[in-house]
Amino acid sequence: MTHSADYKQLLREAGLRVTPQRTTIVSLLSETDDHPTGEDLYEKARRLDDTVSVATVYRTMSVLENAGLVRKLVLDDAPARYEMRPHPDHDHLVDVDSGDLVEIPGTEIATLLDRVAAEMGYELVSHHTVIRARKL
Amino acid sequence: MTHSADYKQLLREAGLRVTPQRTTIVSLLSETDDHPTGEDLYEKARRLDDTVSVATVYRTMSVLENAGLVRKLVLDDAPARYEMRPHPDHDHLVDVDSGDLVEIPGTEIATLLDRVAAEMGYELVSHHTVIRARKL
DNA sequence: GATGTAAATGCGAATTAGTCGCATATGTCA
DNA sequence: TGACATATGCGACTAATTCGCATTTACATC
Repeated sequence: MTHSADYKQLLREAGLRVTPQRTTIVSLLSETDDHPTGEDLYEKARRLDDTVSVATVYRTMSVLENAGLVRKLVLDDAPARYEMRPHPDHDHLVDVDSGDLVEIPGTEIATLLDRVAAEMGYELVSHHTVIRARKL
Repeated sequence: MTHSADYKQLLREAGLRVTPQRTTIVSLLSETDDHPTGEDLYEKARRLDDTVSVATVYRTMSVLENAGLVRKLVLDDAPARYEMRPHPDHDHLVDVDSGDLVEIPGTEIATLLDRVAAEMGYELVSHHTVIRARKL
C-alpha cells in the first residue's frame, strides 16, 4: 500500500488539480490487479469516499487518459475497462470461454505495429490489440 | 454490381434463411467500400426497402457475425462498424486527425498474434487490432 | 491566512447505441 | 399446401456514459 501522497504527486506532476475524489480513484486503480470498469471504480470509490459520483469517475478517467496516465480498454459487448500507465508495455487476450482478461507481456506487438504504421506513412500514436482465444 | 442472387446464395450456403431484408443488407454491405455503422446501414437499407427496421439491421449483423460472414469493428468513442468477410486479411488504422479508417493490408499482424497466443498456451480465435496514428 | 477565479463536483436528466418482448408475417421443408 | 420454426416491425427498454447547471473547491496571489 503506497502512501496517498504519491498519488497526489502523480496528479500534480501531470499538471492536474489534486482533489480527494481524484486521489481516491487513482489510488484504487493503481492498487488493483484487475481491469475495473467505470462502474467497478465507482462502487469501490464510494466505499472509501461517499462523495464520489459516477460522473466524476468517468470524467476523471477521461482526464487521466488524456494526460497519458490511464489506458482505456474497449472490448466487444462489454463496458470499457481501465488500467494505469505507465505499466510495462503489453496487450490483452480475452479467453472466449471464461471471459478472463489476460495481459500479454512484451513489446513485440508494439514494435511490429510501429513499423507497420511507418510503412504506411503514419506515426503511431497508440494501439489497441485484443486477441480472443481459447485455451489449448 | 453483382446480382442479388449471389447474396441470396451466400446466405443460403451459410445455413441462414433468405429474407428480403437480409438480402438488402448483405448487398449493401458487400458493395460498399467504407465501414458503415448500424445506423448507416439502416438508413441505406431503408431507401431500398422501407420495411427494414433498426432491430433487423442489428439482428442481422449479429447473425452474420456468428456465421463468420461479417466482422464487427469496435472503436473507442464511436459506434461499431461492420465489414464483410472473407475479405483479404487486414487490420485497421484510424487517423487521429481526420478520423479516417484505413485498412492495413497483409497477414503480418495476424501471424505474429497467432504465434503470441500459442506461446501463451492459447489458440487464437480472432483478433482485433486498431492503430491510432498521425500522418507523417 | 484571506480571496478571486477557473476548474471540479454532485445530482439527476439526457443521450446514444443497441436490445427485447410480443404479435404478426414469412421462409422452408414435408 | 400446410405446419411451424424463425424472422420481422414496432416501440418500449436498457446499459453505459455524458451533460447542464448550480455549488463547491483547489490553488495562485496577495
